[in-house]
Amino acid sequence: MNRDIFQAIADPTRREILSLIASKRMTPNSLAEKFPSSRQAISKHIKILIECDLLDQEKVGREIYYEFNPEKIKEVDKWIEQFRKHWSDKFDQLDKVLNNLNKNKNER
Amino acid sequence: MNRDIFQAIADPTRREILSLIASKRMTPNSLAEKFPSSRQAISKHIKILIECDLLDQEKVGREIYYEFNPEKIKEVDKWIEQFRKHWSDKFDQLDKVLNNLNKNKNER
DNA sequence: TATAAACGCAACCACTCGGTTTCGCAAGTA
DNA sequence: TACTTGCGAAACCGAGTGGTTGCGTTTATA
Repeated sequence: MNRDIFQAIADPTRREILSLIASKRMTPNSLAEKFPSSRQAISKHIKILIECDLLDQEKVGREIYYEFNPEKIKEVDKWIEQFRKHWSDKFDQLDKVLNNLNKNKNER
Repeated sequence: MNRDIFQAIADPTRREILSLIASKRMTPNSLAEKFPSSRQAISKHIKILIECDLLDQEKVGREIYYEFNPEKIKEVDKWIEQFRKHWSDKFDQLDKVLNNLNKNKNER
């Protein structure tokens, strides 16, 4: 299934799972220990993250290690890009205000 | 209500609304014209965006202009920050590979 | 070989979500 | 004043979400 990555990171549990796995690859059981809900519930979250390529998996014996795939999360960063302009705009405005303040100070 | 900003941008219509308003402040009616759904549906989306401070409103007569608030979207950028490390890691690895390729070429 | 562990999958359920229709209210306008 | 316009709020509805329990399969272990 082709999932929406924004919908995938909408859930706070899934965001935490991503953070945990990004710092160190983990199995579903070791992940589930960190959360109040059941292993199956965590597995469902993992499945969603897999479905939009935010995670890769590697089977080792009867365990499955999930690891973070940094490529896909870039899409979010890319979307944010269009708004960065507004941040710098605000900075520019602040710059002007500060410059004027200094100007006035010097003129006084 | 204190909404989750990630849940707010999970919906593709809301993301489009944000993009539109970021480029130019708009009224609910002018926004709704851009979408297949009704004005009330759009108003619901706007309400959610307002509830997590992604939009500000200004009433002018009987019209309400919504405008983009750049501050709040930074929270998403902040969350992404923890993963940027992985992108540069990948670049470092690529660098090593390329360096080795060049080394081998030179030694040949 | 019998048992335990690690896991995915399916069925079920209460709740949320995104949409519509209907309504009421305030602000312009004839 | 009567009518239209722009809007939010409420009620309702089908679809989706996040959780649980139960089950089957594969792999390790006694």
